[in-house]
Amino acid sequence: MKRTLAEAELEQVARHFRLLGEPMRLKILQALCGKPRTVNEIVAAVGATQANVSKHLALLAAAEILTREKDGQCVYYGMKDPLTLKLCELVHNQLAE
Amino acid sequence: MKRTLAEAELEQVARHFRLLGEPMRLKILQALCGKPRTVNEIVAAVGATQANVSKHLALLAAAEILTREKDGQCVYYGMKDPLTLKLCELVHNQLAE
DNA sequence: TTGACATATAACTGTATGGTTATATGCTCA
DNA sequence: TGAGCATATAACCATACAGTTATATGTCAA
Repeated sequence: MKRTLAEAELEQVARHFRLLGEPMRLKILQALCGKPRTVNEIVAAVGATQANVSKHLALLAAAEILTREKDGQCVYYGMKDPLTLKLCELVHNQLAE
Repeated sequence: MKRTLAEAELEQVARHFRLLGEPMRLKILQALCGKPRTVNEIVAAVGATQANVSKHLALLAAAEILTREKDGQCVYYGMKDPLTLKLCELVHNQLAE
């Protein structure tokens, strides 16, 4: 880090990391690696409750980690930023050592 | 991510992120950017309880994010891996956009 | 030894949040 | 308009854990 971050910035960075600190959310992100998917598709992919997935998606979208696009009665969620995936890769590679 | 991670791997990655998802721990990491420091120095730097800091340090060291080296009655903690700082920078830069 | 200091740990509390079930909202089509 | 599907939300419970206070452990110096 180039300079010392203020409390508010630390809080923000921490919140971002905390969002990535949940296996189910990582699973959801994994499911969205390739292309955007509907909630139902994601539910099927990760094997969790619809309500549970929906809550996680809302959090991830609110943090702008995911995009949210409505199409008819379906809602498509997709990766907003490749950085997130990069972060996961980095951590995983390090842990693999 | 190149391939789908197994449950256990997701759990591991998530645990790592979760450790970074706490402002106080980020503050501690910041204090250790430059060089290793003793617990007391860190306590002074972050302005928290000694007991609290000690607990966080133990967690970070157990996860091999920090090194721990005893010298007399002092214990020096230091950044083990530059990757962690890189992660924080990346997230912070993205949020700054 | 004893006293002073540095660090760790135990026990406890409060709070945040992940997961669940049930229900609400909203769209599409017959 | 009403049935059926997709998604979101509310209410609740249980657990994890950050922070606190108090105490234990361990090391040095006189």
